[in-house]
Amino acid sequence: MKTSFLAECFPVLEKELLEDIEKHSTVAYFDVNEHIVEQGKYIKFLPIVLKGNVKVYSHEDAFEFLLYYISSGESCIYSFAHTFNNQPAEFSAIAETNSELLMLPIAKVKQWLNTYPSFGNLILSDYQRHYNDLLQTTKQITCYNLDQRLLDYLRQKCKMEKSNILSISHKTIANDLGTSREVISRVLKKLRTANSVVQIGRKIKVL
Amino acid sequence: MKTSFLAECFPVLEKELLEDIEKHSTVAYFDVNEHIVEQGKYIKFLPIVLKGNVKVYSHEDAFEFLLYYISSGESCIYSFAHTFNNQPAEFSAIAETNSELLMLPIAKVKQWLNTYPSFGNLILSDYQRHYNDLLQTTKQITCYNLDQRLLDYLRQKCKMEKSNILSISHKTIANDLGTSREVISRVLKKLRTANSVVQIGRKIKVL
DNA sequence: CCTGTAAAGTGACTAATGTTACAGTTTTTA
DNA sequence: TAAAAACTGTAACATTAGTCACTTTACAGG
Repeated sequence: MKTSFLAECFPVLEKELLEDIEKHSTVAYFDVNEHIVEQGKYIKFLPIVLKGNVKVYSHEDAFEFLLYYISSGESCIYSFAHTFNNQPAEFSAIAETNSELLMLPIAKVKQWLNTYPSFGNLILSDYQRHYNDLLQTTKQITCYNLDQRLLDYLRQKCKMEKSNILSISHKTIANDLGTSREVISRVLKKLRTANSVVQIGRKIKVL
Repeated sequence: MKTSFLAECFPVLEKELLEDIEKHSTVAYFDVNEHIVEQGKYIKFLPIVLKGNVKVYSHEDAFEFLLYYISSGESCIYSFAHTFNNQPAEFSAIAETNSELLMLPIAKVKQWLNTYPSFGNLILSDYQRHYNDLLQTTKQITCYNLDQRLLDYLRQKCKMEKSNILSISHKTIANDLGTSREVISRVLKKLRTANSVVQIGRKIKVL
């Protein structure tokens, strides 16, 4: 079952490799808000998102901000800077929804990288994706003000949740965007008067 | 000569690969401020910085901001998102000093990735480095105000130039930090009164 | 050693965001 | 179901950064 999902997700990988992956890795389940990676700790596995959505964020002092999301549909392999250098993680990752991850042991990953070029290519192309996601996030932060960023954030959420009605607290949004709850409250009001969103009870409907 | 430099820079690569690299790639020289990569254009080579410093930056609309530097001493391979997907570059790179770069043709790079695991590992570890540089930059932008960011920027420059006296225009700094000249002028004054820098004529001495 | 030009300095104003303080509202749970 | 806890709204103010208009300064080339 794992193999068939993997084969579907990564058609480029050889059958032999897929079997080896299945043999040596484990599936882990994470509940909503459960940590998959904690900034400052050491990573022993290379996680692959099989099901669910994973939020990747970082913090510096008390500041916290969203880097990007990883969904099973789009990108299956999780970014893993420092995995190989044996340095602590520079970011955290938590399950945004209940998630299912395949955990590849680092030692094996190193071995596969040296045996299967297809595996290396996969990892590399995935790194590119995350690099680019991060770049886009950085552009957002530097080039746009909160109004725009909040709207983009909400739209991204909608896409992920496949719904234009979001149940999310202002506090959570504030954390993700690196600002304070009051500010989100204020900016949401602005978006409301601009007819970009409406609030239904405590939910936000994105138009 | 190229091979010996490469061998020195990348001790992990096999002799055979080094020779192949030398055979199929060319050395290019870039003058100060000359473009190596232009955002929006297509990349046909994977550049490796042999000598000099390269500045990587990005822009969105009229906004421009520094991502990170690549120096020959630290990181030899240049980041190359989208090199393989045949998509336009998401950023620009210009020579910060007169630079010497080794240009590997993409077709060959793909081939090497599939033949030499050591090459793949090298590229991958380099990607990690750039990913991390970008992450640090993002942290700077979100978590610190201009005073701190400017000071860090100047200190980084000092390290690169191996001197604590910098000849750099306020306009250039402003571009790198994504702000305006007047603001840099104002913040520099603040740093001056805080005894973090002194100005000598039109140069900046970092204390 | 002038002098034109580019760079730097500055004051005044505006815009955006952060902060504080508190009131009102929903949701949870004991 | 009442009290507690968590969430939301908002006003007032502080801080930071962006913009405009203008002056002053440095310095390279004649």
